[in-house]
Amino acid sequence: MPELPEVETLRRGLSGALEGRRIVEAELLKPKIYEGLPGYSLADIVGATITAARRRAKYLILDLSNGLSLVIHLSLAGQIVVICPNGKKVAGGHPVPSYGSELPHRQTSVILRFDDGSILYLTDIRQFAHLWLAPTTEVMSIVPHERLGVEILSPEFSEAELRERLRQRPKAKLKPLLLDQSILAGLGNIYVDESLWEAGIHPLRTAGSLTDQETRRLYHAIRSVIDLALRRGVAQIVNGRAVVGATLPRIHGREASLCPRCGQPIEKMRVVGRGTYICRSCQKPP
DNA sequence: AACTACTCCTGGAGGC
DNA sequence: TGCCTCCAGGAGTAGT
Repeated sequence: MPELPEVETLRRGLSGALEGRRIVEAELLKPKIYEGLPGYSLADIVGATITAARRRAKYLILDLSNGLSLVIHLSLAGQIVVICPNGKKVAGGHPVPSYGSELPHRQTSVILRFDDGSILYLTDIRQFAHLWLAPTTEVMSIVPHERLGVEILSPEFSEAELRERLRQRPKAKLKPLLLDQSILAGLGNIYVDESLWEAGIHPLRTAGSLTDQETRRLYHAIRSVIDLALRRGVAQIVNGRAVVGATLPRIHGREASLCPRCGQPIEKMRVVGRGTYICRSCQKPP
């Protein structure tokens, strides 16, 4: 499930591989994914050059030289693979190559071809991903900017900021609160579990029940988990299970494994319909 | 405000 | 082997 570190890692890869490249062909194999504004079609991007790869929360934004931007949300299982002419591959989103090595896959939604021979495949086995095309100046109306909370990779995400946001929703349980993109932008199911485990806080605790010290621990846990994901490779989950041997996640998807900190068994529970993994010894219930 | 339920969708796992 | 059911989940919306 692509979360912020996965999207950011992909963005960096696309930035290196595609900036300055001109689109020579755009193929829409699954029209359902496309939600372009009225008056625009994917054909409008042909001939334009990619000038920048940006990101807001889990939205990936490709700016084009003709004043338009492609906005992509990979949702649950979206994957982007770029095959360069020298054989180099830039891939991200849903773990690669879990769709097999054959591209296009039958769930490939979009294929973009570039002037240097590079080919971009956007594939999504769940068909939940979204693609928009809009003038660059209107991108923030597509990305629900006003409804997105603070970027967890930005300087604005401070301990004081987290404390203030928790203070505004004192009765909310931490797991759904941290999943709420209008509070913090970028965390998803995996990294919420990882952060709460790192901080030693149970997902059903309410925001208002945290002590100052726990809030500080949670803040540093979120930062360190995201930093680790960006430095050491993103979390690898396939079909809800942690990939054997992966550095991350350390607790999510590892039911019946042992807590890396205390050695007690990791337990699975359901919180707001989401598979949630905890160590009952490190994360005391409310 | 806070929560639940439902929707979109496909593929993999497990039961028999 | 093969058919069936269940489950995974980001985000939006509707209802309580």
